[in-house]
Amino acid sequence: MDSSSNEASGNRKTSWKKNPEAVKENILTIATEEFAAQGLSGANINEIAKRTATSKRMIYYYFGDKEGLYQHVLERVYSSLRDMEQALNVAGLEPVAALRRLTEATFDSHVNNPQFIRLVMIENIHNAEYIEKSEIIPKLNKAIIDKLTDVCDRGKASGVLRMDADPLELHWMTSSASFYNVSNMATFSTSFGNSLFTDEGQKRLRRRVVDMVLGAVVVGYQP
Amino acid sequence: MDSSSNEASGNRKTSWKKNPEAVKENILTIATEEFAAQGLSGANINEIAKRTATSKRMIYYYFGDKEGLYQHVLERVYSSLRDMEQALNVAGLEPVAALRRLTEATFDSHVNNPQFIRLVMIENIHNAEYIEKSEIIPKLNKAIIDKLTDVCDRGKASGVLRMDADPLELHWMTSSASFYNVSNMATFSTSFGNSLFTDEGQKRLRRRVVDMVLGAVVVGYQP
Amino acid sequence: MDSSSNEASGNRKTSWKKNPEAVKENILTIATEEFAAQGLSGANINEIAKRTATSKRMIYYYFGDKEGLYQHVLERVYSSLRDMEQALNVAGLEPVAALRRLTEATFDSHVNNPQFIRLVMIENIHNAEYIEKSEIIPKLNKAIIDKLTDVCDRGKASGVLRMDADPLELHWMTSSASFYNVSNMATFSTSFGNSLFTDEGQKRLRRRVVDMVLGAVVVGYQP
Amino acid sequence: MDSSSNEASGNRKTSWKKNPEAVKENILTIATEEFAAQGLSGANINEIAKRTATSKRMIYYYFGDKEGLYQHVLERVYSSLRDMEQALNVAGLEPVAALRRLTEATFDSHVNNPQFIRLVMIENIHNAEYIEKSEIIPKLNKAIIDKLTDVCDRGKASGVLRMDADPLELHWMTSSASFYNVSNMATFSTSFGNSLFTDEGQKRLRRRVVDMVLGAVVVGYQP
DNA sequence: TATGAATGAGGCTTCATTCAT
DNA sequence: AATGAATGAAGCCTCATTCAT
Repeated sequence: MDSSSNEASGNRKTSWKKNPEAVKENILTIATEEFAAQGLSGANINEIAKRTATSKRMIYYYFGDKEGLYQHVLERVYSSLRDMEQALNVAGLEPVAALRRLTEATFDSHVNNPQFIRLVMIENIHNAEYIEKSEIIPKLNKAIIDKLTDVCDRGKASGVLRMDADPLELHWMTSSASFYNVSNMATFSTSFGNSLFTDEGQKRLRRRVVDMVLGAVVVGYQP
Repeated sequence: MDSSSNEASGNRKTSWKKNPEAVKENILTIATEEFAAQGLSGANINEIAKRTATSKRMIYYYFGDKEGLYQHVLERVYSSLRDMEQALNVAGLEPVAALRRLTEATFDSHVNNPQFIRLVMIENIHNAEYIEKSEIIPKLNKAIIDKLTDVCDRGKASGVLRMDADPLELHWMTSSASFYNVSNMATFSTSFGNSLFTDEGQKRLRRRVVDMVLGAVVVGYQP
Repeated sequence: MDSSSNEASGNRKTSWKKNPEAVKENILTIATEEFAAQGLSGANINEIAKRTATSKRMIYYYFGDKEGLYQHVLERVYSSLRDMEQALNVAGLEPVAALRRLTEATFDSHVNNPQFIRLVMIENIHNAEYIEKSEIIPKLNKAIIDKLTDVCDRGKASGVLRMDADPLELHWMTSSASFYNVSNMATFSTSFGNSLFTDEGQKRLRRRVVDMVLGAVVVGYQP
Repeated sequence: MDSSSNEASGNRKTSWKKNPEAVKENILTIATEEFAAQGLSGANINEIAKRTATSKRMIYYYFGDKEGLYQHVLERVYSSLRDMEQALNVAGLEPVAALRRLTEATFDSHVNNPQFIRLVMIENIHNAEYIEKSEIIPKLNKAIIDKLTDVCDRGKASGVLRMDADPLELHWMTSSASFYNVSNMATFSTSFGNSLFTDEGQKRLRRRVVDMVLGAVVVGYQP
């Protein structure tokens, strides 16, 4: 009718309507992209709606408001990453191998989930206000600590790990390197070149991270 | 930090008129706080202006637009941190002591400059678009690498550092831990408690970071 | 002209809600007046909105921005004038009578559509930038040339028109006089008095224009 | 000092200061370009000042305000065109040759002064408000009418011109074609192609205009 | 005669959200 | 369960103009 106007569009994409879960998923997928790309204030409900297979009204219908949508996005992305961590089976490995495997898996999963990283950065900009409000996110974090506790206990018992090895600190060490690797890639490579972010550079960095972590807790560790 | 005003920065619309440098400094001080707190899209020019000793109009007069102001804020905060790094004198120290000192200084300076951290996070959300545009930021980054190069060269020559020690990787290792410690404090402590962020916890973490970094490059390092 | 409102267009914020076409028409009617009166930069969106039966927000909803609104205004006014031209039936007239009729009709329609004239002037100030962007305006201009081509062909065939009579030049001759008569009335009458713009003066001018045009292409024309 | 800001510039171009007339001329030259290009509301005092060899303050010093500057621009451009007309000497020519010469000269002078044309268009958009205020413009317009009156008188006396030939109408006929040729070139060529505005097309049009004008008043005129 | 700094009003536009159906 | 139309508040920015020196 009036092709040049911006807001008054009209035609919906496909018609897989009448499937609430699919509609919600579709909204969340788009919203995840937009919030990860632009942040909470930077993302635009109109833009999200436009890219969606449904309408703006449905966003409000299902998620209440922009903040509600953001919170759902956050919870969904946290869940899926924690699921991934939970799938990691290290109970059968001896402590040092287990630690190595957990560290490498963390490094890799961060590299493979830049949207998660960006959303966590954004959430930190907001002082974790929204995950504090969440009722499901706190429940997700025990698994990884439990795993590390088991590894530490076994390692200390067998004498391969130093007695001051601490599960939480280990998680922090692993996470800091893995997170920063993705979160600060843009500014780091702008400042210092991208040599650490080539395939080769990333391989070296990954090895370094493992060495750092193991070196910090394994008795007599030699790279 | 707030060196340009001889009175507390809180007093409204008084004194210092007809002093362009002071006006600009005042604007930049407030804008730094707002951008660090709210991000680029989240910050509000009206709010910044209101907290300023001058008017909204002057922000545009001196900085052109919101993005221009943000870029100046970024440049100012990068400069002041790099100045701090440059002031660190480690040329006289033996390599391992020098590395320890650099690592501790980096850890501390990040803890003491949360605004810088937040602005760098925000800049990464924007894919480093604004520091890429900057003409002064790229010039600021050589100093720290030069220092680490000198330390590495001396350490390898004397045999205390491993031959694969690399200045850029060292900077990355130091930065990743120090940055993450501040940038992700909110989400990390929400997820895992704040035990690492008490005074005591920070002391332990600081020691761990030094051990990690030195362990990675010092021959036969024992914590 | 103002066919869409069933009540006088002056009444504020009443009736016709939930009637998009009427809302758009109402906006376009007011906007046409304002742009014709003040030009593109001189017109004021607030002012337009205020005179409208709807709100400023709806202008942006339907037309995107000020330039979008201006372009729609331009297209609407071009369309309505070309419609008028198309309604003129001269196919049955012998060539000289047809030419006379077309010239008189052009002269009259320009006199009766000062808004169109002003908008075309404004568009020329903008170097026709907006009609170049338009997808519908270029399509509107064939009709008048087709008519003149038919008249010329028949006139040359019967020997009443000179062999160098050219449809495009004829259109230009007719238009130049008719357009200038309205477009430059203000400066011309300020400079030389308004004797040509009284009813009597306009009658004389209209006759002169017909004589000029016919004199230029009719063989042995005598006024 | 602060290279990225828009308004806070600083360096003036050349230093031929202390010459009021030159400064005024310089301002008027630039202002003429800007007003002709953008119109009264579209032109920007900041922009004019920036392109000037002097400062914004001087514009206000010499011309009072934006409207004052516009009025001076208008007067200057009218004067210079009327000077040109006055320089045309046709007193010695026989009436038909004189008319031909005046028509051709008008056509040419319009083609060569597009800025004048644009300013007159703009002034008509403003309903000639500013030339009405002017005290010098009305005085400039007698010359051309006087010349045409002389030609008409002589022509009627010798019988070569029709008794209804009228100086004012002749001026109008000449002007309308000459003015429109320049003023509406943009929209006309967008609508109908630029064939009339090539060198060849303009030559044909110029001849046509002469034929139209002479045909309207010369007894038994044959092109 | 000249200038950089300063100003307030108001311009255009966008946003998240709600209404009526 | 779904939609196009509508909204008010507020956002960013620009303008012509004046001040202080």
